[in-house]
This record gives sequence, C-alpha cells and structure tokens, in this order.
Amino acid sequence: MDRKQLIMEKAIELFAARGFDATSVQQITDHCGISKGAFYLSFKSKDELINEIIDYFMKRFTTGVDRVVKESTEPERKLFNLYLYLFTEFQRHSDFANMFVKDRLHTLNEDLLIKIHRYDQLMNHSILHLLRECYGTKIEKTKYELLYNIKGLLDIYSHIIFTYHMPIDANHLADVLVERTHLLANYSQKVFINEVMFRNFNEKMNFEIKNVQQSIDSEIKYLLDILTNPLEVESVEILNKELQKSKPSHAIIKGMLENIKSNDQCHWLIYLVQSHLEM
Amino acid sequence: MDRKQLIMEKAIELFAARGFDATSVQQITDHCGISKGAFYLSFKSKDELINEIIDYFMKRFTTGVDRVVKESTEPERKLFNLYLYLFTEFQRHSDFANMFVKDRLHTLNEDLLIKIHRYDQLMNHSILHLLRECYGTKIEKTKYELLYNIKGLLDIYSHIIFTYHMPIDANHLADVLVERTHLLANYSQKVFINEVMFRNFNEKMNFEIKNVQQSIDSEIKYLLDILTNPLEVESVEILNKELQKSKPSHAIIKGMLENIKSNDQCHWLIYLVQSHLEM
DNA sequence: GTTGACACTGACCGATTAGTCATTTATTAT
DNA sequence: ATAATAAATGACTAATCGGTCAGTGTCAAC
Repeated sequence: MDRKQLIMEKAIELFAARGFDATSVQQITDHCGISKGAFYLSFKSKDELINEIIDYFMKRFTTGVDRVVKESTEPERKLFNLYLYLFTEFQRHSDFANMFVKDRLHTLNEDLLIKIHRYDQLMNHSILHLLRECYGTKIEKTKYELLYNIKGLLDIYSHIIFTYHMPIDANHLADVLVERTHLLANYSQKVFINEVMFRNFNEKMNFEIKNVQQSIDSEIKYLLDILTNPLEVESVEILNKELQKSKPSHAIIKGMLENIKSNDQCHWLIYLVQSHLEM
Repeated sequence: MDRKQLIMEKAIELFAARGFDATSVQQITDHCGISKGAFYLSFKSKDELINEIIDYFMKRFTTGVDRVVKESTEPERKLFNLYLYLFTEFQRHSDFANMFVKDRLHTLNEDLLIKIHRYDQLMNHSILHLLRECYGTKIEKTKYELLYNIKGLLDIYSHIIFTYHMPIDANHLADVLVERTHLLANYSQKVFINEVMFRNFNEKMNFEIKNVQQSIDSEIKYLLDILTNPLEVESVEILNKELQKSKPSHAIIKGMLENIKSNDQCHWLIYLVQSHLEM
C-alpha cells in the first residue's frame, strides 16, 4: 500500500514536468528506485496508475469543495473560503494541479474523461448551491453563466500560477476573486448560457450515471481493505449493515460518519452517503 | 506548395481529434492518401509540421486582432468586434482551435513554447491598447488584471464550445462578453496582478527577443519565394530595398504595403513593418 | 526510343515503448 | 538451519514510432 503511494507521488512529479504520454514506466520506476517489474505488482497498467491518481485527487478536491460549501458560516465568507481552499490546495499539490492544467489528458481513454466530467459536475453542483445562498433569486437567470465565468477566472489564475511558477498569496487572490464574483453576480444582465444549454453540456456526455448505492458499496469494500484503526473499521462495518436495511437509522449513520470523519481517506464515502440520503 | 497545404489541413484534423503525440506520421499520410516518403518531401520532420501549423494560425490570429484594434470605429464597437472576430475565427478554424485548446502542447520543444508565448505577448499588447482606448486612465491600476480576466473568459467559452461541439451565435456571445468587460473595467477596485507581476511573466520566459529587422528579412525572403502575382513580388522587392536605406520613405513603404494588403499571406509582413516603424 | 529529371513509394532501420516472466533475493515459519 | 512463501528483478518480446533510401513510375525533351 505504501508502495503505491510512492509510485503515485513520484509519477505525478514526472507527469507534471513532462506530461503523461512523454513519461515512460521505466522513468517512473527509475525515479522511485525500484524495478519495472515491481511497478506491475502495484498497478495493472500505466492507465490504471493515471486512473487512480486522478481519482484520488478529484475525490479530494470534490469533497473539499463540498465541505467548504456546507460550512455553517455566512455565505459570503464561504465564497472566500472556497477560493482560498482551491488555491491553497493547488499550491499544496502543485505537481498534480500542474499536470492537470497542462495536460488536457484527451489522449486517454473515454472512461477517464467521463469520470473527470462527473467530478466536474459534482463541483458545479456545489458551487451553484453556494451561489444561490449568496445571491438568492437575483441570479436565477444568470447563475449558469456566473458559474462558468467563475470557472474561467479559476482556470486563468491557475494557469498563470503554474506556467510562471509563481508563489502566491492565496488570501489576497481569494479576496480579489470575491470582489469580481460580486460584480458579476450583482450587475450582469445579459445571458448566453441558459439552463437548456447547461443541461445540454451534461447530456452530450451521455454516460449511464453510476448507481450511487453501487459507488457506496465499492467504496466501503475499498475502505475495509485499507483501514487499520479498529474503531474506523467497525464504524464502516456498522454503517454498511445499516445501509442495507430498508429503513436505515439516520442517527446511527450520522454517528458512524462522525467516527470516521477525522480520516481523510473516508471523506469520499462520507460525501457519497450524505448525497445519497440528502443529509 | 499545394501538397503542404493538404498535409497541414489533414494533420490538423487528426491532431484535433487525437492530439499531437498520439498522431503518427503514418496516420497523417494515410489520411492524405499519400505515402510516408512523400510527407518528408514537404516537411523535414514532424516537428517542422507542427511548427508551421502554429506559425500559420498564430500569425493569422495576431494580425487579425491587431487589425480590429486599429480600426477607425469607436472603441466600444472595436471591443465587440474583437470578441466577434475571435469566436468567428475559432469556429471557422475549429480544428486548429480545438487542437490548441485541448493540447497544451507542452510536450513540444522549448522553441515552440517560446514562439507561442511571443504571439501571446503581441496579442496582449493589442488588447491592452484597446482597453486603454475604451476606459482610459480609469483602469490604470487594474488593466493587467482586466486583461487576464478577459483571457479567462475567452478560454472558458472556447473550452465549452469545443468540448461540447456547440454551434454558437458569435454575435450574441460577443454582446454578453462586452457587458462583462464593462462591468469588470468600471467597477473593479482590488488588484492582484500588478505591473511588476506582469513584467515578471514575460521575463520568466527570458528568451532573447528576436530582432524585428531580422524577422522582417526572413519574412520577405519567404514571401518572395511563394508569391506569384508580379505586382506583389515587385512591391515586396521595392519595400525590401527601401527598408535597407538609412532614411526609408514612409510614403513608399505605405504604398507598397497597400499593394500587398489584399493577399492574406502578406499580413504578417505588414504587421511587422508597421510595428517596426510605429506607423 | 532513349534519356534524364522528378515525384513518389513502401520496405526497412534503430530507438523506444508497455508489458511479461523465469530467476533471484528477502522474509517468515518451523 | 532449513524449507516455504512472498517480493522484487531486469532481460526479454512484440509493437510502434520517426525517419531513410534504393527503387519505381511518369513525363517532357530530343
């Protein structure tokens, strides 16, 4: 398990510098100080590696954004925190973010693109929720436009940061972006991206949306494999049993989720269960 | 010469769909219906192909933007025309734009990245000029920020158009973007990107800026090679002689530029000479 | 009909790739 | 100490890559 972590970290460094296609498995294993054979003990293929890397970080960012949006502070503060969180995370995991910004990864298989699109949709959902909290019905017509304007700003500043290797003051940048968001939200009148178009985006990627229950099952199975803390293992087991019931107790579920909250690896499961039960 | 055009067009189609690295020379030649050997009669290498493609389109876009900015209509109208021009061009050459948006091309040699960066700087210069015309001293502090905010918007809408293969109403989109630009220009107070940072961007790419005179010389040499219209050939020759003089006549230069204006292939030379003499 | 100039072909080359597997090394159990 | 098991190795394969070049086909000149 430790081995996988090592390979992923070292691989990201190389992917960030050279891109995915241009980095060979041999280069990765050299950089790790292991043999090529050892790589294939941890990963079935090079594709599986990039798959797991993207999964790991996208889960992390998605749950992180969701956590910020669900905070119990005033909405405007949350907007600031959202920007702050994203740029702080981008800096903390600059190699991954760099890889993601530079490589558009369109070389990869369709499945991976769809997966990325799904995470993107989850993040859209969270951001739209926050925007509704901040600006209410005022932005009813312009909310989708606003969403993409914000994403445009996020993209360009990320791009600047990574192409010029700039260390930045995330607080300062977040402050500026909140001002820009207020401007766009409060004064925009004209609309290009309407609801029909927004739905169209998501339908063009017409993959069968994976059953949430199924996602939860596989995530529980995965966690039971890797978790070591007995309390956490037991909590996940109880949670699993409870979810099988036709009328699961919200109290038990909430308690179990609380038990595993402190472990980062469990955040995706928490996010999935909460979404499933609309807690 | 026709052969080169064919290869470039077919190659762009494949690059747009699969990316540069993932497209082999064999695939390109198959798609053209020619042999692999014939490819190397037109291009020294695969790198030279991508180089010429990028050169061709970047010259085209850069001169196009410059032309819009130098129009003699009122500034606000020019801003609209700028957006309109860019999105119209992106649609007209959607394969190239798609390739450029998807592939970040960072796999390629450093020279090409620097070249792209130079074109980017030229476009920044034009846009900043226009913004100064539109908003005057009001945006003195925020102009660099405004420039990148605009670029963020351009990026995200381009991204949407290409990933979802949407046909768009460029007039409508340009109208919306003009409104957003006005908002950001008139009400933004806080600043993240200041002049120091902006200069930093360009210094980080610390290539020796190629002598403009040198660029003009090589462009003239190139045009004399490919031009067929006798009037144009003669005009370029006269222009060349005039530029060699210590005190070239602006009247003659202006006239010669006018003579070749109608040929698209000459626009880059016109742009270079005008920049050189600040006409 | 012969010649020379030219565009064009596709088999071929060396290099590099992802992935495999017989063999060796390390660890654990007895 | 020995046997049994697991972990790790790197030479190997088959495929693909960009790029080359001896040879083929075509056409105009004489």
